[in-house]
Amino acid sequence: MPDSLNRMVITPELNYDQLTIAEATLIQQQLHGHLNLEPFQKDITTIAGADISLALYSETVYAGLVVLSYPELQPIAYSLVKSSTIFPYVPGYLAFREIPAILKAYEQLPVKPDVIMFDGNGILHARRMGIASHFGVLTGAVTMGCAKKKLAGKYDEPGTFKGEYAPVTDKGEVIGYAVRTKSNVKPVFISPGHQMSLEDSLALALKCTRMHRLPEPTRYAHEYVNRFRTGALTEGYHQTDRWTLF
DNA sequence: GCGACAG
DNA sequence: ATCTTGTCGC
Repeated sequence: MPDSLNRMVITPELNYDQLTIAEATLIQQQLHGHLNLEPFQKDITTIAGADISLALYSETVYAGLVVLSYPELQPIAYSLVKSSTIFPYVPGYLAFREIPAILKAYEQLPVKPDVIMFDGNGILHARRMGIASHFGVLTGAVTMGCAKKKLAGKYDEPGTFKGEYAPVTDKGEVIGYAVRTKSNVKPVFISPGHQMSLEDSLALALKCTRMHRLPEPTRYAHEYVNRFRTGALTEGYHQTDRWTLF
């Protein structure tokens, strides 16, 4: 691998815009060598949701993380950053389009969350390096993915009741789960990103699910970045009225 | 060659 | 992802 690309693997390089898909693939393969899917053992006090929002046909991206108390799942703080990207959306390479902006929002957090849930996949990916895994290896954070649609693998439809799930397999290995987070509603796809096991991601996703299809972390993240884009929220780091109680 | 294809 | 109104079902 060229030295320039190797630097990009180990350094939070904020500009993936000039990469070719072939180079991006090399970076994913390199990052994969640093993946850790060992069980997560420490206690969880906070969990954040990460997401971005964009206007159609615009290179401007509104990224953000919303930190929730755990297990209460109440928003206690959030970080919003306006950035830009020209890297196109290519299935399998979402990380290169969204991570630079999310990384800025993450660095803006004075206290990092125990876990980060992404709107996208962890190892439920052709090269086991979805956006959650990519961000995890890059920063060392504990991450997991929650996607609304299947990206890779095969699975049998899980039961129709909330809490039921089915493994998603690819090339003989389980890479995630199709989870029914709400009865009679399409399942979401859960997978570990980094520093946690498949079982950890499944258990956490269910513990973060209330009455909606999307687990609270990603649901709030999606809502906040959207309100940011439409002007209802401002850029920067903020704490909610529940911060002190927490 | 054909089908699949996170956001 | 985003653009959009009504409408069907639990």
